[in-house]
This record gives sequence, C-alpha cells and structure tokens, in this order.
Amino acid sequence: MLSKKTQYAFHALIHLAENADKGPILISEIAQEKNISIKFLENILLELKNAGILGSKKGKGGGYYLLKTPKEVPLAKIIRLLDGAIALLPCVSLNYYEKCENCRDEAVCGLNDVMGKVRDATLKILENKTLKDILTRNVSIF
Amino acid sequence: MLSKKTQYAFHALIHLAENADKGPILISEIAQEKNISIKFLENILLELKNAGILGSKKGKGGGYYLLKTPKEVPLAKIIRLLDGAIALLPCVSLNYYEKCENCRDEAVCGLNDVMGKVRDATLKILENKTLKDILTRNVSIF
DNA sequence: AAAAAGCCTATCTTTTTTATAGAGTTTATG
DNA sequence: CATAAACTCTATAAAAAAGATAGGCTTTTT
Repeated sequence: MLSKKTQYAFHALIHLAENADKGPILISEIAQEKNISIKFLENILLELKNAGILGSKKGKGGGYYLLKTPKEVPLAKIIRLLDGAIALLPCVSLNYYEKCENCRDEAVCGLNDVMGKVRDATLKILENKTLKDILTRNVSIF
Repeated sequence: MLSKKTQYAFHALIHLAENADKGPILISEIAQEKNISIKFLENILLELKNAGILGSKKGKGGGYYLLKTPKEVPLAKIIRLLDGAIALLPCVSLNYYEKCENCRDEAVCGLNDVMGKVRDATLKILENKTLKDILTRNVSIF
C-alpha cells in the first residue's frame, strides 16, 4: 500500500496541475480542497520542492507551482521520493537495494527471481505513466 | 515491501517443501535453519495451518508439513494471508477493498485507473507463480 | 505418568507513520 | 520601512503497525 504521504502528494500535484494557470497556489488552499492536515502537507510539498518537482514563492501572493509539465513527472518518481522502494524485496530494488539477511546467493534465489519480475512489471507502468495520465481521467474530482 | 512475516513464511515453506519426504518438521528446526525467532515463527506457521496450507502433528515425532503440493500454493495467497492487500491503493484491492477517503467517483479517478493496471500486472505474476517456482532456482540456499 | 511438541492468547518493545508545534526567513505592499 | 503574508526548517509527539516474547494449555507418544 502507498502511504498517506504519497497519496497526499498525488492529490496535491493533481490540484497544482489543474490550477497551473492561476499562479502560485497556497498550501492552505490545497489542504482544504483535499482534506489534508495543513502542517503535514507542508512537509510533503517541501520534499517535492527539494526534489525539483515544485517551485515556491514566499510572501503575499506566494505559494507552490509545478516546475515541470505533468507529462514530465513519472508516478514512480513520486512514490520513491515519499515512500522509498517500490520493489517487494530489498534485494530486487533498483534505487534502494539491500541484501536480504541470510541470503547466500541472489543468483540462485527463486524469490529474488520472481520478485524481480514483479518489479519489472510494476515499473513498466509506473515509470511510463505520469502526472498527466492521472489527470486526463480525473476532471477535478478530488 | 513484504513484511518480515511474509518473508519468513516463504522461507519456512521452502524448507518444508525441500524436506517433504522427511515427515513432520519441527518449528525449532526451521527457526534454526532460517535464523528466525522460534516464537515468531510459531505464529506464522499457525496462520499457514489455519489457512489450510500446512498440517501439523502434536507430541513426539510431531511437527509441520505441507498439505498441498508446492505447485498448488500461489505466492499471492501467502502474501495476502500474512500481509493483507497486494494492491497499492485500497480502492483497487480485490481482496481487501476499501473506498479511498474523499473519493467521489472511482470510475473517473486517474489514480484508480493506473493503480488497477499495476495490480493486474502484479497479480498476473503472483497468482501464477507458486511455491514450486521459488524452489527450482533455489537449491537449499536458505 | 511424563515428556515432547504444537496451540492459543496476551503482552511488550521497537519502528514507522502520521501529525503538530513553533520559531525563522523571505517578499509584497501601503 | 513596518507589517503581514507565506513558505522554511527542525524538532517533537501521538498513534499505529510490525516484530518479538511469554507462558499456560492441549494433544500425542512412549
């Protein structure tokens, strides 16, 4: 399951994309619109900013805005940023690899083999689907 | 990520499958072999038993054994039993469905759409790969 | 009867997730 | 230039989940 953090990030990004023409958007506006604790959302937007996905402006008239077009933001990137590994086992994670405890040889491990296939199938979708793809079907529903 | 519980379950099942000819296997033997806390493993094996995957025998000469052939145990079943939902969002889970909070209409939600595809791709593998598949490549490695 | 082994339920500890607090910094504007 | 608006940053707290342990109970073998 995706954490609340990642889910909130998606919802916030959708809101920002849908209102990209309106200049910087207030954290408080997004929080209210999507029913998210404003302080929690603050941290999430900050992470998205530090990752280069969002820009921000301080002071009156400030707020957050997308630095990239929705098509340039793969869903996998958001998930990795907020949740970490996408793979089901550390030993098949591309971005957060760790050896499984007790593992003697991944090359001969059947679990490693299968979970690697799951990772590939998952990433094929999440690396190619972008923020744009979750907008089209979504006509300001959230 | 799969929980330790699920990972331990896989390792235990592999051990039981590899020693299926030796009659009931002691919890303590599996625990030692796979470096798992014996008490924690006890709970896991009990769940597998209650799910009809393992059988057990009490008293001297007792232990656990597979009730099914490895080919009859899909990996998805084990994951669901110990970890719950496989899907990334509650609203696309087949076995643990829940409506997302704030969701007005799943039929128009782009996230629901994409995550449904991820679920399908994942299940296509995990429903079809079985205990047998993680044995073949694995020659008593754990 | 005694020992071996699984059964069952409860509790405890640790880690992770979710949420909050509050002082700091930047910027617009009257 | 003072003030208010808004994001920034770091720390902490609360809640939930995961991981682990404890101990008495039941069944079975010898």
